[in-house]
Amino acid sequence: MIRCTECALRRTGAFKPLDEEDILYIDAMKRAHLALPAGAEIIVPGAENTELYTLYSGWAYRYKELPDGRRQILHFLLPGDLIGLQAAMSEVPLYGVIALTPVSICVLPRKRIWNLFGTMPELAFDVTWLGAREESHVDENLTTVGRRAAAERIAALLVGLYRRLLGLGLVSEGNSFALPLTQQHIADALGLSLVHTNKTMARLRRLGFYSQSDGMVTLPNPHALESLSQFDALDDRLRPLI
Amino acid sequence: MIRCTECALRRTGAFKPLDEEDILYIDAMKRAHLALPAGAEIIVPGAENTELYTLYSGWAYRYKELPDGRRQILHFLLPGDLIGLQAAMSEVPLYGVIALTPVSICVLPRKRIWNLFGTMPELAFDVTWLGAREESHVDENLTTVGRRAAAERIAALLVGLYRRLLGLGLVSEGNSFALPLTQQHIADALGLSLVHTNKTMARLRRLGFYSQSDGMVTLPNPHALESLSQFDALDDRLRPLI
DNA sequence: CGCGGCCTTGAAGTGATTCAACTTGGGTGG
DNA sequence: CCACCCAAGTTGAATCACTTCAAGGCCGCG
Repeated sequence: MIRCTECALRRTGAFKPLDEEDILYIDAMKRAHLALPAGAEIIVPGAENTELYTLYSGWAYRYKELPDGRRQILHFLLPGDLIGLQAAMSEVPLYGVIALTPVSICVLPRKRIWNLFGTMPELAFDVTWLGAREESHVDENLTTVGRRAAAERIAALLVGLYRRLLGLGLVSEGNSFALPLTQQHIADALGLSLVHTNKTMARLRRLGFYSQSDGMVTLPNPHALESLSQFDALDDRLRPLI
Repeated sequence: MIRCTECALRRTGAFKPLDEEDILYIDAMKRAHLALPAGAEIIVPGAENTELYTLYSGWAYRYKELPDGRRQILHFLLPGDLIGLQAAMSEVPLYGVIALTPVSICVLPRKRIWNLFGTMPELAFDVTWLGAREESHVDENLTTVGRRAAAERIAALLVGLYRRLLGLGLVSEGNSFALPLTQQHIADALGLSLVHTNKTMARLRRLGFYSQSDGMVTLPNPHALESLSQFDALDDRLRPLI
């Protein structure tokens, strides 16, 4: 099990530095470090006693499903994101979380979250902060789905992921990054049909907005995508990591 | 100014009972009690130093706007809801909040929120809980906009509001309640055009799913609307009130 | 009386969905 | 080792839900 004192994520510089004391507290709170394969269900809708997790590496997504099977992806999760805060607060999660790639996650038993509030107010504040930030992401996604046209939606998705990955050091030379999403995932996140997603993406590629090969996406001109999508970026100041 | 010890909202029975001590703490934290007219901007996008509020009476909505003017309503706010938690956590709000009716709100200076975390862990937990609950509402709205057809969206909106108002004691005999929304608000919340919203609502009325007169909406059969919309209700256990 | 906000309705246009078929590539089992 | 299979991507065609444009009605208010 990886100790929080040796957390590779912290060393990316994307996160707010913490006192040694705080890190040790988080380390004590951490119960396990799990590795799960792609497709694993990290949070199951309706399941009781869900734990809180921090995504350490890999991608995941949070989704809701209607009784008749229609699915909406609410949010993509990247390293450093909390998983299951809502579920840990209320009794039962109304959503699910599934790993998109092989992931590794830190397990923070929900009961200890309560202790955190009692003894480490600054860390408790950070948890709330992360929850608020996640809500901002959902806000932006709702705006995308509600008010942007198909091409703008895809542009907004690509730019949003690009910016988040940039902060994590996961974008390489020439603005390219690994994108482990199928077109079905993209369609489900953007409220589009699979076919229309495919055709719209093909058009954006033809127009040179992005290119794709071998699971990697390249954005030759992120600014062009950004203005196409009218994307509203979150401030990228340092954020806490629990 | 209304003292928290005499809070009429608490007496509705919709909220988690608190110790006298906690109520006095909140009362001390409260800086003012404002009355604002319909249309007032409670949170202005991009404004610095926004405070945290609790909506005491009336309706409001939270929204985002694209640079070109398209608007998405993210969430409707009803009495007891926190206003501006996200804004209070990060520096600058990425969204706005506007009063739909005349409202009265309790002002909780953001600096004192930090004290709350230091001295009143249980209340701090409640704040986080309320933030998580709000995110659940946005999740549901995203699912509505992304994956439901127009008639389903309207049904989901009506049922969602109905259930929330029911808990607050704001639904009267025969399942009717005041709905201070124009069709433009509904269109902006559901990601539809005004014209299509109008036609779809007319159809639902013709089919007897709801009726409207004098600013009041009546749901003769909430269950029918609920199954039309496949609405995913939040648990309606007691929630905290700060 | 006239104006503006809100609701309503018809008609035309289009962006997105649905249906259907075919390609490609990696993985598996005979 | 090849045949087959299945998941994922692609493409064309028909249809439909929703948007846009346009016009008119109702009502409260200055």
